[in-house]
Amino acid sequence: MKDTHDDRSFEQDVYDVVRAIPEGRVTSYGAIAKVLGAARASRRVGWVLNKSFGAQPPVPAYRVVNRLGMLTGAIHFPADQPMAAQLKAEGVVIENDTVVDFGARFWDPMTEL
DNA sequence: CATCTGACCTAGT
DNA sequence: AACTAGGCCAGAT
Repeated sequence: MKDTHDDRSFEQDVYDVVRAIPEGRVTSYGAIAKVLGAARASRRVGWVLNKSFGAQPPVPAYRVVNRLGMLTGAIHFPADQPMAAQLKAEGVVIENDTVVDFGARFWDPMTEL
């Protein structure tokens, strides 16, 4: 018996947190990793999100940016649904691949969830 | 099969 | 305060 408990849980957990992000708000990989209890596993979060495109229900991965508010993951988004465009559609101002007023737009899953 | 890379972050020097 | 190194874990070469 293969116990795939950890990977499975982590994956589902990331999806759950990302789906909990309100419209017009953004969060960071580190914040997600931290709320999951793996503050240094932020890389894994990115890997999971990369797989999240085919997930059901859809995961708003475009609301996740790095700690500096930069859209580092934009390059991995499909051309039909650019990261910046979706954020702008929710009222988030993007300039030079960076979220403007990131401090106010930041949504901390650990504090607010 | 060994090595490196990658949607990053924290901690130590 | 700036820089280096380490961590996390799976996929790709």
